[in-house]
Amino acid sequence: MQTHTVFPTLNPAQLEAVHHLTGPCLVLAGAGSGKTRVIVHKIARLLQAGYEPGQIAAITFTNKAAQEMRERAKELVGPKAAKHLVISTFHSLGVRILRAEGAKLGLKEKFSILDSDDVLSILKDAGASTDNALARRWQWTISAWKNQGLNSAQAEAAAEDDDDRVAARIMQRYEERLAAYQAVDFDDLIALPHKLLLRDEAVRAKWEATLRYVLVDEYQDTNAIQYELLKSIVGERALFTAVGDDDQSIYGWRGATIDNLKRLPQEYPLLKVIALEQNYRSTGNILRAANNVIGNNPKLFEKKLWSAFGDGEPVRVVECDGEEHEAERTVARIQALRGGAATASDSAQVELKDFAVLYRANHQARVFEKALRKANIAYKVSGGQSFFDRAEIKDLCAWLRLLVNPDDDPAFLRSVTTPKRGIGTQTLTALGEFASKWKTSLFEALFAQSLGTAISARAIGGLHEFGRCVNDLEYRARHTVGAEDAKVFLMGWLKDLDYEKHLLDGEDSEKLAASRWSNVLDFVDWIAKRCGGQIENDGGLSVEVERKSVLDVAQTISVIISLAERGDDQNVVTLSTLHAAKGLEWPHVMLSGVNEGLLPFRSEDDDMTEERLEEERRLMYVGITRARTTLSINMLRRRKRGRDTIQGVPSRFIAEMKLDENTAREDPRDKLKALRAAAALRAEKASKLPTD
DNA sequence: TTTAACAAATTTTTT
DNA sequence: ATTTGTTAAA
Repeated sequence: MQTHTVFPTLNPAQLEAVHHLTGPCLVLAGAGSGKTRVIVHKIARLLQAGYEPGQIAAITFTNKAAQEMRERAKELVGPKAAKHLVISTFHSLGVRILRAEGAKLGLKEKFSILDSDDVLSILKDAGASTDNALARRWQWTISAWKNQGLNSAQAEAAAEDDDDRVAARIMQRYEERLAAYQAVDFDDLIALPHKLLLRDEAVRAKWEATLRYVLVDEYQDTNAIQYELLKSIVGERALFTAVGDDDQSIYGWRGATIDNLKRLPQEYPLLKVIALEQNYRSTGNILRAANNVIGNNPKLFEKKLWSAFGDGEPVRVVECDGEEHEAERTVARIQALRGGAATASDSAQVELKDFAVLYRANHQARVFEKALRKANIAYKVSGGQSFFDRAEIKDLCAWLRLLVNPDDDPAFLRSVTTPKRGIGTQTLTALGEFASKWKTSLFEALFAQSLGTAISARAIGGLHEFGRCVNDLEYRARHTVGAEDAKVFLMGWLKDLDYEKHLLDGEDSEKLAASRWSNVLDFVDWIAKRCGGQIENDGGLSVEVERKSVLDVAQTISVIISLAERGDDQNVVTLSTLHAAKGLEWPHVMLSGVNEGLLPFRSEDDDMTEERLEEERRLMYVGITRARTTLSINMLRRRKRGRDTIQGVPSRFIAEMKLDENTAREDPRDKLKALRAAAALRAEKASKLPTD
């Protein structure tokens, strides 16, 4: 086979992973080893081998990951094939199976899917409790059981204490209600298809034939029931590729189990195990620290990252006197690195988006936010689900932006089509051409005399009506002042738009539409609140604020949005939890609060099990391997706990990095590999490097 | 007993 | 920021 000429930019291990099509395959993809690249190339290889796009399934954990993978696939295999690939999350695959086969489980065709809030209120009802915290604990417990494949009877039998027994009884009532409502929860989306495939061999065989080849991303994050589902789908032929990294398994608390990795070689003796050990991301010093830390965990599979890049700068340990001091030093470091590169003409400019501050728990972000604001450095807090990212909020923001600035063409395009008002692509394309010919904005072009030459009279009517509507809204927004009036105005506007109906039309689930509508109402309140009356300032003081018009508020919102909309080119410092940072990378990474108690995390009355510690260690490993060129480890000599300050103890992970040992300790074979690869790298002049 | 005011604490997150 | 727990006053 001429295979090695087909994808010449892959390294040998990657090639092996891509070309092994005949049986089960496990790819141990170390951090930064080009994991997604392998998956996407393997998809291309499968197509080349005669698979239809619809027969190849790539399973991810998040919709975002699925979307990104489809994008990457599009680049390689073209939009036509990429469109038909089954790239979906475990849960959407579950929905797909249930929609097709649900009748066999007694589900009607249009069963509803309960979100976490729905489940919570059902549980409160079933348990005759109004206590949110308690209900959430039940929810948590029940979800954990379901993810282990237990039903209420089995859970009751396995219950260890009274809390468990109570939860099991509530679970039973919960199950009855779900059946009565014809509803399923998120856990059922995996559990029910699994149950069905197990029970009905004909159905199972059908899905095995439909999804002939299955690729699973982030395999280390699968839970017990997901593993079973996967096993059912692939059947005896076992044509699948699991891609994962046992060292990056950080979701044990959510039910993920690396037993799934252990079981794979046992249950599939033909399993081909391929380790991707070449890292295309970090310097030698960073990788050595990472390897040293993770070396303290027991190994499932032998795997050691190496890099063709040089040693780079040493990893720094920064000792701080407290949280504020840490934030200050972090800001200082950002400014120093940026300043330094700006004067060196030949080195690339260091940008804000090159920095990330990573921490264990969300609340740690606060101090950094404050310090960055003070220093006038733009930042974003990732992980926190942005309210403004929601489609319905973006819709409304587009309108507001248009009111503030009619020449905002993207806002124009979104508004004019939301809700649908009989102005389609044809009209808009013509309008766009007209506008660019005369170098005006779309909105301005609306009223041009000569527009009639480009667009039919009927379409112009619709456009003019839209334009009048915008002008009218702008006038009223300018003259509506104060919270109460603002709310009336906004609600009237939504009614004119018939936006609620638009949501109902656009969503096949009524529930989802309702939740979107409730977001919209929140948004209205949020805006109205800003139009006058009392608001809280930075110090937590309540002050009477100048009454502002809706347009003024819209103005400040559009500033926020235009910042947020820049999306990927958004040039800001990232603040993120370690969990949310997985899969991402930055040139300069700072790990915050690397102290005993915080990382590894340990709460007051909790004796840490070895397993827990190992997961914390993997978290540290994930943090270290996010860094490309520099890594700072921040340690607090003193830290706050409640009102008093306690002494900060350096995390054991700092010692485990063995930063004081110099490069002489390095395995000479690694050195050789690195040299060879470095030479190859230069020869190839590879400009685009794969990342995971 | 109920309410208001204040203090303290807070892991990690997706579907 | 949010939310839970505590304490004091009505």
